[in-house]
Amino acid sequence: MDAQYNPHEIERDAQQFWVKNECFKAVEDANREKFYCLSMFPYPSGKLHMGHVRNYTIGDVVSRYQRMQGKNVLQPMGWDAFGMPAENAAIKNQVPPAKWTYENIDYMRNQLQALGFAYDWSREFATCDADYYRWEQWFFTKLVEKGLVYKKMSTVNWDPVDQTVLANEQVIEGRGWRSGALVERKEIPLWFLKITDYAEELLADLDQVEWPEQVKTMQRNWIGKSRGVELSFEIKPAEGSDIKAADGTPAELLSVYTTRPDTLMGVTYVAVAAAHPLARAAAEGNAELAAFCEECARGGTSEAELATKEKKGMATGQVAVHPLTGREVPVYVANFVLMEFGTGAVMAVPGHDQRDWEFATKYGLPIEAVISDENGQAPDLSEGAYVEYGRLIHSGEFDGLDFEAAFDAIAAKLAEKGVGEVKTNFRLRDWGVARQRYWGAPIPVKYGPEGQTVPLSDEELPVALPQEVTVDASGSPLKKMPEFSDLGDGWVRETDTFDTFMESSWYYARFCCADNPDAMLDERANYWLPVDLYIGGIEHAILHLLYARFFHKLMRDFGLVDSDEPFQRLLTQGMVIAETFYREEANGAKTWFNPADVEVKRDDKGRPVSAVLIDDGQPVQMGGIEKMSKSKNNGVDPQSMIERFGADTVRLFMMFAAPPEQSLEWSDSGVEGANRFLKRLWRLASEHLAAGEPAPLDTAALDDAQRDLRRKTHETIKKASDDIGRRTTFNTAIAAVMELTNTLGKFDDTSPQGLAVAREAVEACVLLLAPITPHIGHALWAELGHEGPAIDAAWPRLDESALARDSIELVVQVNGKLRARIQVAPDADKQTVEAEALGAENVQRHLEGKTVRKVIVVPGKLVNIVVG
RNA sequence: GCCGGGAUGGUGGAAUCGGUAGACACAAGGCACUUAAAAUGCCUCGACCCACGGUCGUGCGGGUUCAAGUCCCGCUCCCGGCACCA
Repeated sequence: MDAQYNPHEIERDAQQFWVKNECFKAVEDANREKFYCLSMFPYPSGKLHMGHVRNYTIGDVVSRYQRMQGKNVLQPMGWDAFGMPAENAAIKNQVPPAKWTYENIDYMRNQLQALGFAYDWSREFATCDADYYRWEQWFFTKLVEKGLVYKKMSTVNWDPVDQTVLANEQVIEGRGWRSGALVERKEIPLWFLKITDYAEELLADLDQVEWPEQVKTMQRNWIGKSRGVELSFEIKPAEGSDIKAADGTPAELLSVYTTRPDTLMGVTYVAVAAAHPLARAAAEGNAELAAFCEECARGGTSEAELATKEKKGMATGQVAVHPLTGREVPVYVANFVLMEFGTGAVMAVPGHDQRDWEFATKYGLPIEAVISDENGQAPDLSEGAYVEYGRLIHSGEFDGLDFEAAFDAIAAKLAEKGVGEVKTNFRLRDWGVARQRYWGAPIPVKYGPEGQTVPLSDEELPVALPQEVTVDASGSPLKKMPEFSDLGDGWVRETDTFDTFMESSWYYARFCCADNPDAMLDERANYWLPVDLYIGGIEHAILHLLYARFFHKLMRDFGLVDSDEPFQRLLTQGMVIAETFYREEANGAKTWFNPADVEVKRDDKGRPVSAVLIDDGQPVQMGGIEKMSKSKNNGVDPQSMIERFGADTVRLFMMFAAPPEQSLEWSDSGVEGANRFLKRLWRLASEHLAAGEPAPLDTAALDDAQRDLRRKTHETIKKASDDIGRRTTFNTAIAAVMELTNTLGKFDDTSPQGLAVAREAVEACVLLLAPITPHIGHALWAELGHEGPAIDAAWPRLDESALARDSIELVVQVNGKLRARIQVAPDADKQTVEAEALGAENVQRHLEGKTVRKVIVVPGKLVNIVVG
């Protein structure tokens, strides 16, 4: 064999072999156990980045491992191809989004193939293919028929200069990213899917999936089921005010929801959204209030922006009548109350809610204690609200009740008076799926001359997106294309497109039967689904995964799939992060520079202190370590690494540098170390083969050194199997194999039995690494004289008898501090171990003049002698 | 702001169920080989001290335990998500 490790030749040959023999074509076979391994498909942004390489290497390692376990493995790949970057590229480069997208796909497909991933490419599709999204359009029309879709007014970010709707990402500090204009909130009618109809099931079924607990917790909190009371306050205009309710006499009812009805007697004001009918009515005769309401409508719509901005309010002049006490409290408009959430109004208890406390302090409103502290006293409210549960005080007939009792008593009282009821609420809101953008799947609806809204019939589908368009900053070209939207006779087509989360909510199912031109899904979906292991970034923990779960349940209820959940196991990989660099322009905009174009200066401890742009030698700012992203331009292109070291080195480094769930900071060093290891493995195999032909292994004839190597081999098989198969900690599996190669490197016994145990060790190294570095595995397996390819080899079998030892080492502690190590027989009893431990030389020294109080023996591990 | 995570040598990380802190690598330093360099191999590598031994040490402050990186309480800083980025 070649003495040199030549990755490019090896990788080309292995890949050609796999393609020629269609090794990764997945065929349904009811007699074999299936394994569907799926990595989140990429957005075709241009080039692969390291996050992709990490994601897809993990998926490939698991797929190849499961195949070696004898499973029928499906690992598909496709493209999440709709989205804003294609439109942005179109504006910048005058290229139609379709052309840009398909060219990116071609480039990135080549990169994936160069990495040797075991995909069944026959199932590939892009979500911008009409053959794909036509079924999404068809399904949407079915949902309309079933009443799971509706249209309602909703708030969007409006750029008043570009006259277009902005995504949250395009709102930078309250301004449009292109125009710099102050963004306004605008109400427009949009399509929604009733995900809230499934809230209860989406919550409950989290119990049946094997997902990381943190992801389930995030989803539970996002769904946000709560038990509370919805109650109403009667609203009266203030003394002397002109404002009257519609019928002239008292007032309207203001509905609020609270999870803390026990604090009801502490209400000192109520607050409504600026868009609330009450606020609008009050603003009519009040210019100052009208101006304030207008101010509230400025800025972006994102929750983070709303929650962090300064809390402001203004009295409306109206008063609300407390439903139990009849007390009159002022009605405020507040900028942190939104019409979208709940009833658009809140009751405020500044004594027991921190946000209410801050607002009350700012506007001089009363703060009253109605819950006692742990000592049964009125809590001190001078520094902040008391938010714990406790017994009620200053609450009349409810005094002394605890939370549970007070909840029930107050809810009952409100119900009796007909002004409130117990209600279960969800934080989850319905899914707005309409986007005022071009590069997405057209929403299959038409509008009639009399204002009819009609989903398209099966014959009218699909609605293909026109591909030859000119895109500019003023919004979707579809809205200016009568040939698309005008259907004649006064009928027009919807020009909004779907949220791209729609496409990514069911692609995993379409991979099962991507070639079916007659149906969305067929029976093959039930063979492969659910996905056995789904792998992707932790940043998708809520939205994508929740929408996909919802979509799966919708498809189930239409009889398209028979499972309840799409993804049985989930592995959330950490992000690949890298340093960011930027320069601030005169207008405040930031230009981001790629790490490859920047030279970092470090102090003598190796910590970065400053950076300059290589092109002009001038300094750039360091923006901190962040997720690799296009917007921060800190992605590292894996291509140069593949060209320099080969795919196996890149794959090995990615899996070795950190466990998959942790974030991984990219650094060029370390890749060389991975390459060095593969060269060493190659040399080890080559030297072993040159040393001669081994005898058949005779385990009864081995000497101590041979038995030691054989034990190490099987310890490694045990650890690597557990690490890859159960724990998915590929880094520790690799470390274990490195230990074995280190041991093997020191073993130079060329006797027939020596070569036999060495052969077993070399083959274990090759096969244990084969899922991670499949190309070198393919080459070495053939060199080792095997007829069949490595891809069809079975995973190494553990021989438990090889693990046996004559003696084991125990640690001896005195008062918890390590003082000695002793060798004992593996089956030594407690008395023998204790005696041995107490007799150890260094232990004796630490026992002098002390009394032994207790001896703790942890079998197989340690002895702790407690003295005093 | 709210929800979820994280922090261990110069660096990435290991320690899986409360039981030996620092596996395996990277970087650095030293040595061998070489005319030389690269490559390769070998050695050292948490800090400190009275160094075949000992003290301290897993972001900070407390606690539980024979025993805490690991469990509990309170903080700090960093990262992800927050519904139109994907």
